[in-house]
Amino acid sequence: MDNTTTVLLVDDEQDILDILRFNFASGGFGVETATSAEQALAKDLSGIGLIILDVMLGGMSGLKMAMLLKDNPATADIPIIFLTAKNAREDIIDGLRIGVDDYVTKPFSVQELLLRAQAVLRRGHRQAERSPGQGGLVLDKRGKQLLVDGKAVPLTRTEFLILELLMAHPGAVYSRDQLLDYAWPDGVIVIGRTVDVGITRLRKKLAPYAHCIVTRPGHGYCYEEA
Amino acid sequence: MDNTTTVLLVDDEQDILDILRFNFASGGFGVETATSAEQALAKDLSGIGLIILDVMLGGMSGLKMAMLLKDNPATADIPIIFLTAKNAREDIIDGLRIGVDDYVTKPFSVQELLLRAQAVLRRGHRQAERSPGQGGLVLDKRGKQLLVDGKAVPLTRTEFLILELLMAHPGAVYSRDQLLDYAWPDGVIVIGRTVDVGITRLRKKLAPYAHCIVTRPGHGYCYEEA
DNA sequence: GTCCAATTTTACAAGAGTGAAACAATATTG
DNA sequence: CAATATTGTTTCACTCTTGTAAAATTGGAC
Repeated sequence: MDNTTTVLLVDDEQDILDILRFNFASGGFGVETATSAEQALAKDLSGIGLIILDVMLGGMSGLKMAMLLKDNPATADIPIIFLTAKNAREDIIDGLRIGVDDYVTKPFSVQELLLRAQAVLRRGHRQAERSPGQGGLVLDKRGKQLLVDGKAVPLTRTEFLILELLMAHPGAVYSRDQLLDYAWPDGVIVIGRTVDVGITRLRKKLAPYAHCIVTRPGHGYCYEEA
Repeated sequence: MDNTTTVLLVDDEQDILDILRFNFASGGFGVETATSAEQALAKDLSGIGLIILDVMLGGMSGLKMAMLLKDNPATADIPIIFLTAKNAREDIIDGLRIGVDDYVTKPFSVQELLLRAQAVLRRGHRQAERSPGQGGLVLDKRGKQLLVDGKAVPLTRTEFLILELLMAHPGAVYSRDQLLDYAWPDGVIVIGRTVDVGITRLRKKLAPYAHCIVTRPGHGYCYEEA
């Protein structure tokens, strides 16, 4: 991808670590590994460009580790991809909430993981380039409202949840199913088109920034900063 | 923010103190630190514009320290932000009760803490600016009453607690559950609609400022300054 | 250009959420 | 103990939100 990004692989299963090491190395990445969160945190992370992190670890959980990294300004910008069990929706949601960049469910295809990794890195570069531009959209989580160029626009519960997820990861595409999982209460069954309507209603409230919610036909929606 | 507000950081973990010192200094604050409540209280606090205070301290607790400060007229006006454990609801409630200005739960993002700090200071300035006008709504915590355009209106216990929480953070939305937690004794089980009635009764007493308690359908209630 | 699939928009009805009033139950006061 | 104040529940009218369906639009393939 670019001049040897170094990826840190954290998983407590040595087998998986070996497979990943081989594939990422073949993919042109520099590779470091750790078998626990503690071991990973003890490393010098300054040269790390991406972390692949198993959520289920002995000792400190991957979630906890991610939280620590995202709270520390020195490491907050290192993208993280979660490896989670297929049905661990809780972990995924918590992860996205604290700022994890993407996730892949086990069992996963290594090829898919590599693609995700490259996508996350591309995304990071785009963001870094336009970091100075302090955009006009701010989600006020405490007030459950949106600040559009400083003007407060109240959001309904559903609208707030959709936008919270989308804005948490600019550039990441979320499928309708993912949005349903996140923004709709458990057990509620609605048809997929319902999400579309929610998006439409949101766009109206985004006023001049409606285009920031981008439709990706066949995939879902994503938020792009102004 | 403005001509070097000095912030006093109180935490018994040197690591956290270092991180905070660095970030607040970068943010343009003057910084002083203390590793215990006793050490903090021994300082000359006259130049301090804001205190960031860990609740869990060896020796005197942060809660106790805050109580002392708020009881002393010389220091009662210094805003305080609590650092509490994620699930320490008790501490948060007690803190708000004695007049703490805001709180952030650990583990916290430093960025969020800085934003909260700036918000608290802004709030203080706004209040200071319009103090001569003596306008509108003032909650008299000592007298457990409300001053509506200077006229005293007695509040019942429940009414006082609801309003105290809402007014502590203008613009923040509190769910019915949060209000129940704060304003109703532990163990008491009441239905959610009870809160609504409490709000209705409060609005009546707010007289011409009823609209300051804003309903956010699906979320809860929040206080907006006049 | 036409066709097709996907998406957007609009309108409407059902349902959930809310405000006010009245009443019952409980606590407080004299 | 009686009188009063406070608080919790219920009810009804009303508003806001939300899911669905149908029509309009878009974008791309051929």
